[in-house]
Amino acid sequence: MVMDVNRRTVLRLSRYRKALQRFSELGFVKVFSDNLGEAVGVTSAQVRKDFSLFGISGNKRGGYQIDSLLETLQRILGKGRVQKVIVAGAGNIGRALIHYPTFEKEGIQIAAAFDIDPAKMHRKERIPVLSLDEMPRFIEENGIEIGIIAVPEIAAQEVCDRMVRSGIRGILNFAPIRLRCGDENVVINPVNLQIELENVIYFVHALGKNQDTAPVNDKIKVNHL
Amino acid sequence: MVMDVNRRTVLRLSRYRKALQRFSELGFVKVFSDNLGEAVGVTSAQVRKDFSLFGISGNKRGGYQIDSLLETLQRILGKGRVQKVIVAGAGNIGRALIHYPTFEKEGIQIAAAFDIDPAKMHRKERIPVLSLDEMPRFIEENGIEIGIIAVPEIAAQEVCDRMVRSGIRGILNFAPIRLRCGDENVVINPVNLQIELENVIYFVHALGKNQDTAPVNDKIKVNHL
DNA sequence: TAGATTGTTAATCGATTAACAATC
DNA sequence: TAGATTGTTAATCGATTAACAATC
Repeated sequence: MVMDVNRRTVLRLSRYRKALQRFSELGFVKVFSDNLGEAVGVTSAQVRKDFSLFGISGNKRGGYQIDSLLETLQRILGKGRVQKVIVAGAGNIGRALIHYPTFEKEGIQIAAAFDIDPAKMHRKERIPVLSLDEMPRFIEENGIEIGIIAVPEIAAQEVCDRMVRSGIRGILNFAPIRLRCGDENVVINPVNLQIELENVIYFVHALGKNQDTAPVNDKIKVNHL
Repeated sequence: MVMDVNRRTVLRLSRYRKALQRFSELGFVKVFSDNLGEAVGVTSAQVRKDFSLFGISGNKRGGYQIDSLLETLQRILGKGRVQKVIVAGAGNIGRALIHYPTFEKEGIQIAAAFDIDPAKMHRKERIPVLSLDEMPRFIEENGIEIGIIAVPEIAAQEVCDRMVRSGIRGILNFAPIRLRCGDENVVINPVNLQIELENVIYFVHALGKNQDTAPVNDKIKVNHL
Protein backbone atom coordinates (compact mmCIF):
# COMPACT_ATOMS: atom_id res chain seq x y z
CA MET A 1 0.00 0.00 0.00
CA VAL A 2 2.83 2.37 0.90
CA MET A 3 4.56 1.56 -2.38
CA ASP A 4 7.91 3.25 -2.02
CA VAL A 5 10.43 4.01 -4.68
CA ASN A 6 11.90 0.80 -5.99
CA ARG A 7 14.27 -0.32 -8.68
CA ARG A 8 11.60 -0.62 -11.33
CA THR A 9 10.22 2.81 -10.67
CA VAL A 10 13.66 4.35 -11.09
CA LEU A 11 14.27 2.38 -14.28
CA ARG A 12 11.07 3.85 -15.67
CA LEU A 13 12.15 7.32 -14.58
CA SER A 14 15.28 6.91 -16.68
CA ARG A 15 13.15 5.93 -19.63
CA TYR A 16 10.78 8.88 -19.20
CA ARG A 17 13.82 11.11 -19.13
CA LYS A 18 15.13 9.69 -22.37
CA ALA A 19 11.76 10.05 -24.06
CA LEU A 20 11.45 13.64 -22.85
CA GLN A 21 14.84 14.47 -24.31
CA ARG A 22 13.64 13.23 -27.67
CA PHE A 23 10.39 15.19 -27.40
CA SER A 24 12.30 18.30 -26.45
CA GLU A 25 14.67 17.93 -29.38
CA LEU A 26 11.69 17.59 -31.67
CA GLY A 27 10.48 20.96 -30.42
CA PHE A 28 7.52 19.81 -28.35
CA VAL A 29 6.62 21.93 -25.36
CA LYS A 30 4.17 19.88 -23.37
CA VAL A 31 3.32 16.24 -23.03
CA PHE A 32 0.49 14.17 -21.56
CA SER A 33 0.87 11.07 -19.45
CA ASP A 34 -0.62 9.26 -22.42
CA ASN A 35 2.20 10.25 -24.76
CA LEU A 36 4.90 9.40 -22.27
CA GLY A 37 3.34 6.07 -21.51
CA GLU A 38 3.13 5.21 -25.16
CA ALA A 39 6.76 6.18 -25.74
CA VAL A 40 8.02 4.07 -22.85
CA GLY A 41 5.57 1.20 -23.08
CA VAL A 42 3.54 1.64 -19.90
CA THR A 43 0.02 2.84 -19.10
CA SER A 44 -0.72 6.50 -18.49
CA ALA A 45 -1.81 5.61 -14.97
CA GLN A 46 1.64 4.19 -14.35
CA VAL A 47 3.26 7.42 -15.50
CA ARG A 48 1.13 9.56 -13.21
CA LYS A 49 1.61 7.17 -10.32
CA ASP A 50 5.38 7.25 -10.75
CA PHE A 51 5.41 11.04 -10.88
CA SER A 52 3.20 11.42 -7.82
CA LEU A 53 5.71 9.27 -5.92
CA PHE A 54 8.28 11.97 -6.49
CA GLY A 55 5.90 14.84 -5.92
CA ILE A 56 5.91 15.76 -9.59
CA SER A 57 2.69 17.40 -10.68
CA GLY A 58 1.41 18.62 -13.99
CA ASN A 59 -1.56 20.73 -14.93
CA LYS A 60 -4.98 19.23 -15.03
CA ARG A 61 -6.05 19.48 -18.59
CA GLY A 62 -2.66 20.88 -19.61
CA GLY A 63 -0.32 17.93 -19.14
CA TYR A 64 3.32 18.46 -18.24
CA GLN A 65 5.79 21.13 -19.39
CA ILE A 66 8.54 19.12 -21.04
CA ASP A 67 11.46 21.34 -20.11
CA SER A 68 10.67 21.68 -16.44
CA LEU A 69 9.73 18.01 -16.15
CA LEU A 70 13.00 17.08 -17.78
CA GLU A 71 14.93 19.25 -15.33
CA THR A 72 13.14 17.66 -12.41
CA LEU A 73 13.96 14.16 -13.62
CA GLN A 74 17.58 15.14 -14.25
CA ARG A 75 17.82 16.35 -10.68
CA ILE A 76 16.20 13.22 -9.23
CA LEU A 77 18.50 11.01 -11.26
CA GLY A 78 21.57 12.93 -10.13
CA LYS A 79 22.35 14.39 -13.52
CA GLY A 80 23.24 17.78 -12.07
CA ARG A 81 26.89 17.02 -11.59
CA VAL A 82 29.40 14.74 -13.23
CA GLN A 83 29.39 11.29 -11.66
CA LYS A 84 32.79 9.67 -11.46
CA VAL A 85 32.93 5.91 -11.90
CA ILE A 86 35.76 3.39 -11.95
CA VAL A 87 35.96 0.09 -13.78
CA ALA A 88 37.72 -2.97 -12.37
CA GLY A 89 38.84 -5.24 -15.18
CA ALA A 90 40.05 -4.09 -18.59
CA GLY A 91 39.02 -7.20 -20.49
CA ASN A 92 36.28 -7.36 -23.09
CA ILE A 93 33.47 -5.84 -21.09
CA GLY A 94 35.69 -3.43 -19.21
CA ARG A 95 37.14 -1.93 -22.36
CA ALA A 96 33.72 -1.68 -23.95
CA LEU A 97 32.53 0.38 -20.98
CA ILE A 98 35.61 2.58 -20.98
CA HIS A 99 34.78 3.61 -24.52
CA TYR A 100 31.02 3.61 -24.17
CA PRO A 101 30.21 6.73 -26.14
CA THR A 102 27.07 7.97 -24.39
CA PHE A 103 28.44 7.96 -20.84
CA GLU A 104 30.42 11.14 -21.32
CA LYS A 105 27.46 13.07 -22.72
CA GLU A 106 25.29 11.84 -19.91
CA GLY A 107 27.42 13.09 -17.07
CA ILE A 108 29.02 9.75 -16.33
CA GLN A 109 32.77 9.95 -16.30
CA ILE A 110 34.92 6.84 -16.19
CA ALA A 111 37.77 8.16 -14.08
CA ALA A 112 40.02 5.13 -14.45
CA ALA A 113 40.11 1.40 -15.03
CA PHE A 114 42.15 -1.20 -13.19
CA ASP A 115 43.56 -4.59 -14.12
CA ILE A 116 46.08 -7.09 -12.79
CA ASP A 117 47.54 -7.76 -16.22
CA PRO A 118 50.50 -5.37 -16.79
CA ALA A 119 50.00 -5.75 -20.54
CA LYS A 120 46.62 -4.08 -20.26
CA MET A 121 47.86 -0.95 -18.50
CA HIS A 122 47.87 2.42 -20.20
CA ARG A 123 48.86 5.10 -17.75
CA LYS A 124 48.91 7.90 -20.28
CA GLU A 125 45.54 7.41 -21.90
CA ARG A 126 42.75 9.90 -21.30
CA ILE A 127 41.08 7.17 -19.26
CA PRO A 128 44.07 5.45 -17.68
CA VAL A 129 44.22 1.72 -17.05
CA LEU A 130 46.13 1.26 -13.80
CA SER A 131 47.19 -1.64 -11.63
CA LEU A 132 44.47 -3.14 -9.49
CA ASP A 133 46.73 -2.52 -6.50
CA GLU A 134 46.32 1.18 -7.02
CA MET A 135 42.55 0.99 -6.92
CA PRO A 136 41.94 1.50 -3.18
CA ARG A 137 44.11 4.59 -3.06
CA PHE A 138 42.53 5.98 -6.22
CA ILE A 139 39.04 5.50 -4.79
CA GLU A 140 39.95 7.25 -1.56
CA GLU A 141 41.87 10.13 -3.11
CA ASN A 142 39.19 10.87 -5.67
CA GLY A 143 36.19 10.17 -3.49
CA ILE A 144 34.78 7.65 -5.97
CA GLU A 145 31.43 6.19 -4.94
CA ILE A 146 30.49 4.01 -7.90
CA GLY A 147 32.37 1.01 -9.25
CA ILE A 148 31.85 -1.38 -12.12
CA ILE A 149 33.09 -4.94 -11.75
CA ALA A 150 34.15 -6.53 -15.02
CA VAL A 151 36.74 -8.98 -13.76
CA PRO A 152 36.55 -12.77 -14.09
CA GLU A 153 34.18 -14.59 -11.76
CA ILE A 154 37.01 -15.93 -9.61
CA ALA A 155 38.25 -12.44 -8.70
CA ALA A 156 34.93 -10.64 -8.37
CA GLN A 157 34.20 -11.09 -4.66
CA GLU A 158 37.71 -10.02 -3.71
CA VAL A 159 37.47 -6.90 -5.89
CA CYS A 160 34.04 -6.15 -4.43
CA ASP A 161 35.42 -6.36 -0.88
CA ARG A 162 38.29 -4.05 -1.73
CA MET A 163 35.97 -1.54 -3.38
CA VAL A 164 33.64 -1.44 -0.41
CA ARG A 165 36.50 -1.13 2.08
CA SER A 166 37.81 1.83 0.12
CA GLY A 167 34.51 3.67 0.13
CA ILE A 168 32.53 2.51 -2.90
CA ARG A 169 28.77 2.65 -2.21
CA GLY A 170 27.35 1.30 -5.43
CA ILE A 171 28.44 -1.49 -7.77
CA LEU A 172 27.36 -2.55 -11.22
CA ASN A 173 28.43 -6.18 -11.38
CA PHE A 174 29.07 -7.96 -14.67
CA ALA A 175 30.74 -11.00 -13.09
CA PRO A 176 28.42 -14.02 -13.21
CA ILE A 177 28.36 -14.51 -9.46
CA ARG A 178 26.26 -13.22 -6.58
CA LEU A 179 28.41 -10.81 -4.63
CA ARG A 180 28.01 -10.84 -0.88
CA CYS A 181 28.40 -7.59 0.92
CA GLY A 182 27.86 -7.15 4.63
CA ASP A 183 27.28 -3.42 4.44
CA GLU A 184 23.54 -2.76 4.07
CA ASN A 185 24.28 0.66 2.66
CA VAL A 186 26.05 -0.64 -0.42
CA VAL A 187 23.97 -1.12 -3.54
CA ILE A 188 24.79 -3.95 -5.93
CA ASN A 189 23.18 -4.24 -9.33
CA PRO A 190 23.99 -7.47 -11.15
CA VAL A 191 23.99 -7.64 -14.94
CA ASN A 192 24.50 -11.15 -16.28
CA LEU A 193 24.75 -11.11 -20.05
CA GLN A 194 24.85 -14.86 -20.46
CA ILE A 195 21.68 -15.32 -18.45
CA GLU A 196 19.93 -12.58 -20.41
CA LEU A 197 20.84 -14.34 -23.62
CA GLU A 198 19.74 -17.72 -22.25
CA ASN A 199 16.44 -16.10 -21.43
CA VAL A 200 15.92 -15.13 -25.06
CA ILE A 201 16.91 -18.61 -26.18
CA TYR A 202 14.43 -20.19 -23.78
CA PHE A 203 11.49 -18.15 -24.99
CA VAL A 204 12.36 -18.63 -28.65
CA HIS A 205 12.30 -22.38 -28.10
CA ALA A 206 9.12 -22.16 -26.00
CA LEU A 207 7.35 -20.13 -28.68
CA GLY A 208 8.62 -22.50 -31.34
CA LYS A 209 7.02 -25.46 -29.62
CA ASN A 210 3.91 -23.43 -29.00
CA GLN A 211 3.67 -22.73 -32.71
CA ASP A 212 2.66 -26.29 -33.58
CA THR A 213 -0.40 -26.32 -31.39
CA ALA A 214 -0.89 -22.71 -32.33
CA PRO A 215 -4.45 -21.49 -31.86
CA VAL A 216 -5.18 -23.80 -28.96
CA ASN A 217 -2.48 -22.73 -26.60
CA ASP A 218 -1.94 -19.00 -26.70
CA LYS A 219 -0.56 -18.80 -23.20
CA ILE A 220 2.85 -17.51 -24.06
CA LYS A 221 2.71 -14.07 -25.55
CA VAL A 222 5.91 -12.18 -25.05
CA ASN A 223 7.55 -9.52 -27.04
CA HIS A 224 9.47 -7.53 -24.52
CA LEU A 225 10.73 -9.70 -21.73
CA MET B 1 -3.34 -18.04 -9.76
CA VAL B 2 -2.33 -19.93 -12.89
CA MET B 3 1.17 -18.50 -12.65
CA ASP B 4 2.77 -19.53 -15.87
CA VAL B 5 6.44 -19.53 -16.76
CA ASN B 6 7.67 -16.00 -17.00
CA ARG B 7 10.93 -14.18 -17.55
CA ARG B 8 11.85 -14.09 -13.87
CA THR B 9 11.24 -17.79 -13.41
CA VAL B 10 13.55 -18.61 -16.30
CA LEU B 11 16.21 -16.22 -14.98
CA ARG B 12 16.12 -18.12 -11.69
CA LEU B 13 16.34 -21.42 -13.56
CA SER B 14 19.58 -20.22 -15.12
CA ARG B 15 20.88 -19.35 -11.68
CA TYR B 16 19.91 -22.70 -10.21
CA ARG B 17 21.73 -24.33 -13.07
CA LYS B 18 24.88 -22.35 -12.39
CA ALA B 19 24.76 -23.15 -8.68
CA LEU B 20 24.23 -26.84 -9.42
CA GLN B 21 27.27 -26.88 -11.68
CA ARG B 22 29.33 -25.55 -8.79
CA PHE B 23 27.87 -28.09 -6.38
CA SER B 24 28.55 -30.86 -8.84
CA GLU B 25 32.16 -29.77 -9.32
CA LEU B 26 32.60 -29.77 -5.56
CA GLY B 27 31.55 -33.42 -5.54
CA PHE B 28 28.16 -33.07 -3.92
CA VAL B 29 25.55 -35.62 -4.91
CA LYS B 30 22.28 -34.27 -3.60
CA VAL B 31 20.91 -30.88 -2.66
CA PHE B 32 17.90 -29.54 -0.77
CA SER B 33 15.71 -26.65 -1.84
CA ASP B 34 17.20 -24.86 1.15
CA ASN B 35 20.74 -25.07 -0.18
CA LEU B 36 19.78 -23.99 -3.66
CA GLY B 37 17.76 -21.10 -2.36
CA GLU B 38 20.62 -19.91 -0.23
CA ALA B 39 23.03 -20.13 -3.14
CA VAL B 40 20.79 -18.14 -5.45
CA GLY B 41 19.28 -15.77 -2.94
CA VAL B 42 15.67 -16.90 -2.88
CA THR B 43 13.48 -18.83 -0.42
CA SER B 44 13.29 -22.60 -0.47
CA ALA B 45 9.58 -22.30 -1.24
CA GLN B 46 10.47 -20.33 -4.37
CA VAL B 47 12.83 -23.06 -5.50
CA ARG B 48 10.23 -25.80 -5.07
CA LYS B 49 7.56 -23.67 -6.70
CA ASP B 50 9.77 -23.00 -9.70
CA PHE B 51 10.58 -26.69 -10.08
CA SER B 52 6.99 -27.79 -9.80
CA LEU B 53 6.18 -25.41 -12.65
CA PHE B 54 8.42 -27.52 -14.87
CA GLY B 55 7.30 -30.83 -13.42
CA ILE B 56 10.61 -31.35 -11.67
CA SER B 57 10.26 -33.43 -8.56
CA GLY B 58 12.71 -34.51 -5.91
CA ASN B 59 12.46 -37.04 -3.12
CA LYS B 60 10.60 -36.17 0.01
CA ARG B 61 13.17 -36.24 2.72
CA GLY B 62 15.95 -36.89 0.21
CA GLY B 63 16.12 -33.63 -1.72
CA TYR B 64 17.23 -33.58 -5.34
CA GLN B 65 19.90 -35.58 -7.15
CA ILE B 66 22.28 -32.94 -8.44
CA ASP B 67 23.30 -34.67 -11.65
CA SER B 68 19.85 -35.54 -12.88
CA LEU B 69 18.47 -32.16 -11.83
CA LEU B 70 21.28 -30.46 -13.69
CA GLU B 71 20.54 -32.48 -16.81
CA THR B 72 16.88 -31.56 -16.61
CA LEU B 73 17.66 -27.86 -16.31
CA GLN B 74 20.14 -28.06 -19.19
CA ARG B 75 17.44 -29.59 -21.33
CA ILE B 76 14.85 -27.00 -20.36
CA LEU B 77 17.29 -24.19 -21.07
CA GLY B 78 18.17 -25.62 -24.46
CA LYS B 79 21.72 -26.54 -23.56
CA GLY B 80 21.53 -29.83 -25.41
CA ARG B 81 22.75 -28.47 -28.70
CA VAL B 82 24.96 -25.58 -29.77
CA GLN B 83 22.97 -22.40 -30.19
CA LYS B 84 24.14 -20.19 -33.02
CA VAL B 85 23.89 -16.46 -32.52
CA ILE B 86 24.82 -13.46 -34.65
CA VAL B 87 25.87 -10.00 -33.53
CA ALA B 88 24.96 -6.82 -35.40
CA GLY B 89 27.48 -4.10 -34.69
CA ALA B 90 31.19 -4.63 -34.12
CA GLY B 91 31.73 -1.60 -31.93
CA ASN B 92 32.60 -1.66 -28.25
CA ILE B 93 29.81 -3.89 -27.02
CA GLY B 94 29.72 -6.04 -30.14
CA ARG B 95 33.40 -6.88 -29.96
CA ALA B 96 33.14 -7.60 -26.24
CA LEU B 97 30.42 -10.14 -26.95
CA ILE B 98 32.31 -11.72 -29.83
CA HIS B 99 35.12 -12.50 -27.43
CA TYR B 100 33.00 -13.25 -24.40
CA PRO B 101 34.88 -16.25 -23.04
CA THR B 102 32.08 -18.21 -21.38
CA PHE B 103 29.73 -18.33 -24.34
CA GLU B 104 31.69 -21.02 -26.14
CA LYS B 105 31.81 -23.29 -23.10
CA GLU B 106 28.11 -22.83 -22.54
CA GLY B 107 26.97 -23.94 -25.94
CA ILE B 108 26.49 -20.46 -27.33
CA GLN B 109 28.33 -19.96 -30.58
CA ILE B 110 28.69 -16.53 -32.13
CA ALA B 111 28.51 -17.51 -35.78
CA ALA B 112 29.35 -14.09 -37.20
CA ALA B 113 29.21 -10.37 -36.57
CA PHE B 114 28.14 -7.63 -38.97
CA ASP B 115 29.00 -3.96 -39.34
CA ILE B 116 28.60 -1.19 -41.90
CA ASP B 117 32.13 0.09 -41.34
CA PRO B 118 34.48 -1.65 -43.82
CA ALA B 119 37.37 -0.95 -41.44
CA LYS B 120 35.80 -3.27 -38.88
CA MET B 121 35.50 -6.25 -41.19
CA HIS B 122 37.57 -9.38 -40.72
CA ARG B 123 36.48 -12.06 -43.08
CA LYS B 124 39.18 -14.51 -42.14
CA GLU B 125 38.83 -14.51 -38.36
CA ARG B 126 37.42 -17.50 -36.56
CA ILE B 127 34.38 -15.37 -35.88
CA PRO B 128 34.14 -13.29 -39.05
CA VAL B 129 32.98 -9.70 -39.10
CA LEU B 130 31.05 -9.23 -42.34
CA SER B 131 29.17 -6.44 -44.03
CA LEU B 132 25.73 -5.70 -42.62
CA ASP B 133 24.39 -6.21 -46.14
CA GLU B 134 25.34 -9.85 -45.94
CA MET B 135 23.39 -10.38 -42.74
CA PRO B 136 19.99 -11.39 -44.17
CA ARG B 137 21.52 -14.01 -46.42
CA PHE B 138 23.71 -15.33 -43.62
CA ILE B 139 20.70 -15.66 -41.31
CA GLU B 140 18.71 -17.55 -43.91
CA GLU B 141 21.50 -19.83 -45.08
CA ASN B 142 22.54 -20.79 -41.58
CA GLY B 143 19.07 -20.90 -40.04
CA ILE B 144 20.04 -18.45 -37.30
CA GLU B 145 17.27 -17.76 -34.80
CA ILE B 146 18.93 -15.48 -32.26
CA GLY B 147 20.44 -12.05 -32.86
CA ILE B 148 22.20 -9.51 -30.69
CA ILE B 149 21.81 -5.84 -31.56
CA ALA B 150 24.82 -3.74 -30.62
CA VAL B 151 24.55 -1.00 -33.22
CA PRO B 152 24.02 2.71 -32.48
CA GLU B 153 20.55 3.79 -31.45
CA ILE B 154 19.83 5.38 -34.81
CA ALA B 155 20.30 2.12 -36.70
CA ALA B 156 18.74 -0.29 -34.22
CA GLN B 157 15.15 -0.38 -35.44
CA GLU B 158 16.24 -0.88 -39.03
CA VAL B 159 18.56 -3.72 -38.06
CA CYS B 160 15.79 -5.25 -35.96
CA ASP B 161 13.39 -5.17 -38.91
CA ARG B 162 15.93 -6.80 -41.19
CA MET B 163 16.69 -9.50 -38.65
CA VAL B 164 13.03 -10.37 -38.17
CA ARG B 165 12.37 -10.39 -41.90
CA SER B 166 15.22 -12.84 -42.35
CA GLY B 167 13.97 -15.27 -39.73
CA ILE B 168 15.37 -14.17 -36.38
CA ARG B 169 12.98 -15.09 -33.54
CA GLY B 170 14.79 -13.66 -30.53
CA ILE B 171 16.80 -10.50 -29.98
CA LEU B 172 19.04 -9.31 -27.18
CA ASN B 173 19.01 -5.54 -27.63
CA PHE B 174 21.80 -3.32 -26.31
CA ALA B 175 20.69 -0.22 -28.21
CA PRO B 176 19.10 2.31 -25.84
CA ILE B 177 15.79 2.36 -27.65
CA ARG B 178 12.56 0.41 -27.46
CA LEU B 179 12.38 -1.75 -30.54
CA ARG B 180 8.97 -2.19 -32.10
CA CYS B 181 8.21 -5.47 -33.70
CA GLY B 182 4.89 -6.40 -35.17
CA ASP B 183 5.45 -10.13 -34.98
CA GLU B 184 4.08 -11.43 -31.66
CA ASN B 185 6.27 -14.49 -31.96
CA VAL B 186 9.52 -12.55 -31.76
CA VAL B 187 11.10 -12.15 -28.34
CA ILE B 188 13.01 -8.98 -27.53
CA ASN B 189 15.08 -8.63 -24.39
CA PRO B 190 16.42 -5.12 -23.82
CA VAL B 191 19.64 -4.55 -21.87
CA ASN B 192 20.37 -0.89 -21.24
CA LEU B 193 23.71 -0.48 -19.55
CA GLN B 194 23.41 3.24 -19.01
CA ILE B 195 20.06 2.89 -17.29
CA GLU B 196 21.39 0.10 -15.09
CA LEU B 197 24.25 2.33 -14.05
CA GLU B 198 21.93 5.28 -13.43
CA ASN B 199 19.91 3.00 -11.20
CA VAL B 200 22.94 2.34 -9.01
CA ILE B 201 23.73 6.05 -8.92
CA TYR B 202 20.19 6.88 -7.84
CA PHE B 203 20.17 4.46 -4.93
CA VAL B 204 23.62 5.48 -3.77
CA HIS B 205 22.42 9.07 -3.60
CA ALA B 206 19.15 8.04 -1.98
CA LEU B 207 20.94 6.00 0.68
CA GLY B 208 23.39 8.85 1.23
CA LYS B 209 20.55 11.23 2.06
CA ASN B 210 18.92 8.58 4.16
CA GLN B 211 22.11 8.22 6.15
CA ASP B 212 21.64 11.55 7.93
CA THR B 213 18.32 10.66 9.47
CA ALA B 214 19.64 7.16 9.91
CA PRO B 215 17.85 5.15 12.58
CA VAL B 216 14.53 6.94 12.10
CA ASN B 217 14.01 6.27 8.45
CA ASP B 218 15.00 2.78 7.52
CA LYS B 219 12.71 2.56 4.54
CA ILE B 220 15.33 2.08 1.91
CA LYS B 221 17.17 -1.16 2.38
CA VAL B 222 18.65 -2.39 -0.79
CA ASN B 223 21.61 -4.52 -1.48
CA HIS B 224 20.78 -6.36 -4.59
CA LEU B 225 18.61 -4.29 -6.87
C1' DT C 1 -18.86 26.31 -20.22
C1' DA C 2 -17.84 21.63 -21.80
C1' DG C 3 -14.34 18.56 -22.35
C1' DA C 4 -10.09 16.60 -21.22
C1' DT C 5 -6.50 15.42 -18.13
C1' DT C 6 -4.55 15.06 -13.70
C1' DG C 7 -3.88 12.93 -9.01
C1' DT C 8 -5.34 9.46 -6.05
C1' DT C 9 -8.03 5.80 -4.21
C1' DA C 10 -9.76 1.30 -4.69
C1' DA C 11 -9.71 -2.90 -7.37
C1' DT C 12 -7.16 -6.10 -9.72
C1' DC C 13 -3.58 -8.71 -11.00
C1' DG C 14 0.53 -11.35 -10.29
C1' DA C 15 4.32 -13.12 -7.77
C1' DT C 16 6.32 -14.62 -3.38
C1' DT C 17 6.03 -16.82 0.92
C1' DA C 18 4.01 -19.38 4.78
C1' DA C 19 2.14 -23.39 6.16
C1' DC C 20 1.17 -28.03 6.29
C1' DA C 21 -0.35 -32.64 4.73
C1' DA C 22 1.91 -36.27 2.36
C1' DT C 23 5.68 -39.28 2.56
C1' DC C 24 10.27 -41.06 2.25
C1' DT D 1 9.56 -45.27 13.63
C1' DA D 2 10.54 -40.30 14.13
C1' DG D 3 12.13 -36.56 11.79
C1' DA D 4 12.89 -33.92 7.83
C1' DT D 5 11.81 -32.40 3.32
C1' DT D 6 8.91 -32.12 -0.59
C1' DG D 7 4.84 -30.45 -3.31
C1' DT D 8 0.98 -27.66 -3.20
C1' DT D 9 -2.60 -24.77 -1.43
C1' DA D 10 -3.85 -20.65 0.79
C1' DA D 11 -2.34 -16.24 2.56
C1' DT D 12 0.32 -12.40 1.93
C1' DC D 13 2.68 -9.06 -0.21
C1' DG D 14 3.55 -5.76 -3.80
C1' DA D 15 2.92 -3.60 -8.13
C1' DT D 16 -0.16 -2.23 -11.91
C1' DT D 17 -4.37 -0.60 -13.61
C1' DA D 18 -9.12 1.10 -13.59
C1' DA D 19 -11.96 4.52 -12.28
C1' DC D 20 -13.41 8.86 -11.02
C1' DA D 21 -13.67 13.27 -8.44
C1' DA D 22 -11.21 17.50 -8.81
C1' DT D 23 -10.12 21.12 -11.84
C1' DC D 24 -8.02 23.71 -15.40
